[in-house]
Amino acid sequence: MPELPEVECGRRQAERALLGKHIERVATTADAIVFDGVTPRRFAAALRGRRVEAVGRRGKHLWFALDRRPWPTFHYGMTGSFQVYRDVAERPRFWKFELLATDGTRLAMPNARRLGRIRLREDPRHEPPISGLGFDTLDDLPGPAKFAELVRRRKAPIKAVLMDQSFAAGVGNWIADEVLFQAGVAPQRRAHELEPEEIRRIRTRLSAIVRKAVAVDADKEQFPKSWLFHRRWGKNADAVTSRGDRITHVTIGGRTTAWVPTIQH
DNA sequence: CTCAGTGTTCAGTG
DNA sequence: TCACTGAACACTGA
Repeated sequence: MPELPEVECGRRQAERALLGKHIERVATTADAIVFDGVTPRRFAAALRGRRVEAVGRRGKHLWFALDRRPWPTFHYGMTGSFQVYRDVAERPRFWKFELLATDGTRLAMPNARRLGRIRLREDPRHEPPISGLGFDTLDDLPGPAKFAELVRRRKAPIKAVLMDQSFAAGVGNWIADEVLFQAGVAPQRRAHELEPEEIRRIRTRLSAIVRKAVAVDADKEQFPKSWLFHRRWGKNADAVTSRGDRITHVTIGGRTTAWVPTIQH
């Protein structure tokens, strides 16, 4: 379930596991879809023997900064993650690669539904697809004036705009819905028609929700009880918020959208 | 057996 | 050309 908070936690997890260490061995599985533009063999060769100097993230993309280029980049898709362990018996199902660091730490990336991507890039930040992303929602959220200007340039439903990675990198389906719920703005409203005050609320909630989710290590159990998140799943007709308001499901921007008409206008 | 799905891309439309 | 929309992608789990 990777949106920005899960991906940022994956970044921290990878740094904790690998920072300053050398990669001794790389095991891979054959997957010409997830390994995109690179063979598993070339991927392994690029990582073997290298030292991990940092783990970077922008939006939902991750990369390892190594002591030699090219660098690997990772996107989880709908089902990816990093798993860290020491015993090879714990290698996860659907793994695409497994790194063994010199101290015995192992890191694997499983990807059951194969919508994730693994690539090699000389300079990830400045090459597609990462170069085409908008501002990072955690690290580079624009100030209120700039944010409002960016929103007013767009005519699509605000929900679709929030999920557009060339606008706000890292926002996915549930974060977009949560932001609009807490900001009191209906998801189908056109971005360029929003009031300045509504845009200001959207920006504030966007920042707060992403920060909170990262602060609790993307552990859903620890998300505040008042969040729509806990009650949005499954399209049962009698779903209500923690305050008893009816939750409605519609499709916007091609995604299932949960919203509360009595609160969002 | 059917279908939804926390993501991205690309063809088609206006 | 731009902005936007909807289908396709792959495959698990409910």
